[in-house]
Amino acid sequence: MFSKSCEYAIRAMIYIAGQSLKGQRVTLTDIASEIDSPVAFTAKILQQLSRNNVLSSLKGPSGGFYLSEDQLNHIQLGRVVKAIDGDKLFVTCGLGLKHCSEKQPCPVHHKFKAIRNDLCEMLDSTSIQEMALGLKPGITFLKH
Amino acid sequence: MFSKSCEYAIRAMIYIAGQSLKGQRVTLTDIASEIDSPVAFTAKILQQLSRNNVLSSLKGPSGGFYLSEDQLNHIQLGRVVKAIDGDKLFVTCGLGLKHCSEKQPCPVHHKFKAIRNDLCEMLDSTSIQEMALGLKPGITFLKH
DNA sequence: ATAATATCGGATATTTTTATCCGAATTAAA
DNA sequence: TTTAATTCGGATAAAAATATCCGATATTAT
Repeated sequence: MFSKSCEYAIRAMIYIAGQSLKGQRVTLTDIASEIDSPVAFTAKILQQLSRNNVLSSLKGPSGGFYLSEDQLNHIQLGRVVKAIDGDKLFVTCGLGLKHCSEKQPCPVHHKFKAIRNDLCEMLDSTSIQEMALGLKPGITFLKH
Repeated sequence: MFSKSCEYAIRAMIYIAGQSLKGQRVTLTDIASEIDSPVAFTAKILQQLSRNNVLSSLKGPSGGFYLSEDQLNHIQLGRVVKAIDGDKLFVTCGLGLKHCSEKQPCPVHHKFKAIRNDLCEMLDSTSIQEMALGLKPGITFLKH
């Protein structure tokens, strides 16, 4: 469904959001350890999220990654997915056909549309904050 | 959503089914040309489908690929997807977590489950034959 | 100011996916 | 029985995704 990069991205965002809710910034090594991901690769992903304004960062001692008030309130899963995987999951044909459309549909077009609409709606209506708040110890988790 | 291999597989299966309905076998080059895919790579995919009994083949002159009566009547999209991409789309955690389950759910588990169930149901209830029958000229198509 | 702590960014390596090539095996037709 | 047409299977190549390394840059604390 999502690329591995995107899975790391979502897990990282949820962890960062949780810490941001407590007013704490987190470092790269913190994040990688908490979501069990390769450190250097995770750095690339966080940079990409940062460039897409989905995430904030601060260099130097006591720096790290965090979500601004605004990001915490307005970033949904869909934004994160788009920042990393682009919008192919949202818009491209299920069979990989360039010219598939409502007027010239591929054989699975209509059946796919329904499910993709549900998926998009879910991703766009689910906030990272909401996921982070569900992260109460023992209820949900982010590694392994 | 699906790998490129899987997209080729589905397109190939739909084309082959259409020809099988007319009692005709089709050759590898036919198929590749009809679905606009790389010939040699398509051969590998067809072999894989064949080994998984999702597709039949016959060597030699006037040979080629086809669906048996039984395959035509009983193969659904889901079988094709599983033969090529395995069942990761159907069973693995949306965030790539090994130990995600109903009892120990990841933060997105429940939201994903609903959509994945719809997707699985759609794939398992949509037959290749049905797709092939919808392939009337001008209505649906398989290339570009 | 200086030193320590972070992210940033470019180069590179590894693994997986996608793609090609070619000879072997099988089958049907001539 | 020979020949031609086809799939099969192994080896290899190219491209993309995943992952690592290290020096540059920015920022805070001392």
